[in-house]
Amino acid sequence: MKKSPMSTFGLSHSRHLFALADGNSFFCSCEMVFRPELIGKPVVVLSNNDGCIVSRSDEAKQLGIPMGVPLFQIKELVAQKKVHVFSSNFPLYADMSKRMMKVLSEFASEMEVYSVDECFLELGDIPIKDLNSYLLEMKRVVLRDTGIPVCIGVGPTKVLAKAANKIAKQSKKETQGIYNLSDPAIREAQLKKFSVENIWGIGRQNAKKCKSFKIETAWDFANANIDWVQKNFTIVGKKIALELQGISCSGLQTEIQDKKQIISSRSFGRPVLLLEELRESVANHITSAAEKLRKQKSITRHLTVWITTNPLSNSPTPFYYNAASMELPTGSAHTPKLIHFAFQLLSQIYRGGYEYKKAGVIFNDIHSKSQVQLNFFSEADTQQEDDSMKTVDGINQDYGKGTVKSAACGINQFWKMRSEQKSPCYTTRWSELLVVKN
DNA sequence: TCTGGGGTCCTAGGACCC
DNA sequence: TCTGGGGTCCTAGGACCC
Repeated sequence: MKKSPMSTFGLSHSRHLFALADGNSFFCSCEMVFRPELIGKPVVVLSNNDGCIVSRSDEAKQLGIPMGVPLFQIKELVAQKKVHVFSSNFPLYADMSKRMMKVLSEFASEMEVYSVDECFLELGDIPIKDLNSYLLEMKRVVLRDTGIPVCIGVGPTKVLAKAANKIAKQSKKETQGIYNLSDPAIREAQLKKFSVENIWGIGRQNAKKCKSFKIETAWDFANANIDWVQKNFTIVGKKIALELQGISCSGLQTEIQDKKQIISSRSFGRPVLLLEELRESVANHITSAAEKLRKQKSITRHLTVWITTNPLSNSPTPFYYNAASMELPTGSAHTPKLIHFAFQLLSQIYRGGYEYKKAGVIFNDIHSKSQVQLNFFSEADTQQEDDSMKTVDGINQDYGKGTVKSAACGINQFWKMRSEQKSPCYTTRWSELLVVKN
């Protein structure tokens, strides 16, 4: 049997110690695993529709490319500095994420997958004297087994582990990509240098508010009067302040929670004017949202459809946004039924003569199917709907997404988003596997 | 020409009930 | 008819996260 990393280092008594591990420039790193010649070069990954920069390699950061900037604004820099640009390839990133999480999970008794590129780990059972070498070993094995470089921050609370991770990442050379804020003296020194806007959970608005009260650093925030903090920053702010003091207010969430809301929306690759095209797009959004709904064995009782033209103020066309919602007569996860209602909502808000930029659907009031009281008369129908959806989901799983779908989804999909520099799905499509040449 | 998409949690305020 | 307080539930909006 394979010896797990945990048994190598042995187990000890229980105390809480959180680690936050995350992939460096995750999307870029995923691309570079399959294009190793790009390591050390400026690389960026774009958002859907090739709009904004959503991931940057260190070299791209050093060129001063900010996070979230629209590509067209830095086109010259990209050309001049030979920045390598990728469209986003989410199937690839999701698969690489799964691999990274699998490796990391073997280093901890418990894990919370927090986002596609980061997870919290419980390291309370690792002997303190071994911790540093343990973390370095984690990094080494993740890199060896997945090709993804990670940084790891450690602390007695999740907020401190997050902060430690940030410190590790900001000075990878000095820290070797790992940092520990468990020691109170080190913590005080670091938090006094840690700007309040970098605290996990303090966003732009609250950072501004802090500064208006002369709270500049994480240390200031941690030591402000706790009742005053609650009054001004709600219970959320109070928990953050306590966690900065080393008092843990939230543990690991190890179970994957069912979604309470499911959204599907996307910008169009070109302006869309016709109701027909909006209907196609809405049908596609319903299809993918309903797939997610069925995957967690839930139904929705509340449906929203919205459409918008370009909201940016420099857009040459007039602005129009509208949304319509309805409570469904019975909870449902049946794609054709949901499409039917979505079309009703869409016709309520559609106005001709606008250049639409984006459409989306939202499911709210989501419940587990097993909890739902079936309407006595519709029980037979519901069973039939269930069966037909099961067949569709099964085929799409075996033969690829979109093999079977409603005719309302359209064939041509001219409105589809741009994705001009997409890398192949190296790990999730047989046809796009890398071929090794001898 | 060109500016992402998908979530969570908290609070305030209104409606309604006793 | 008017007065009062308190509780719950729902929704919209804001703030945050990645």
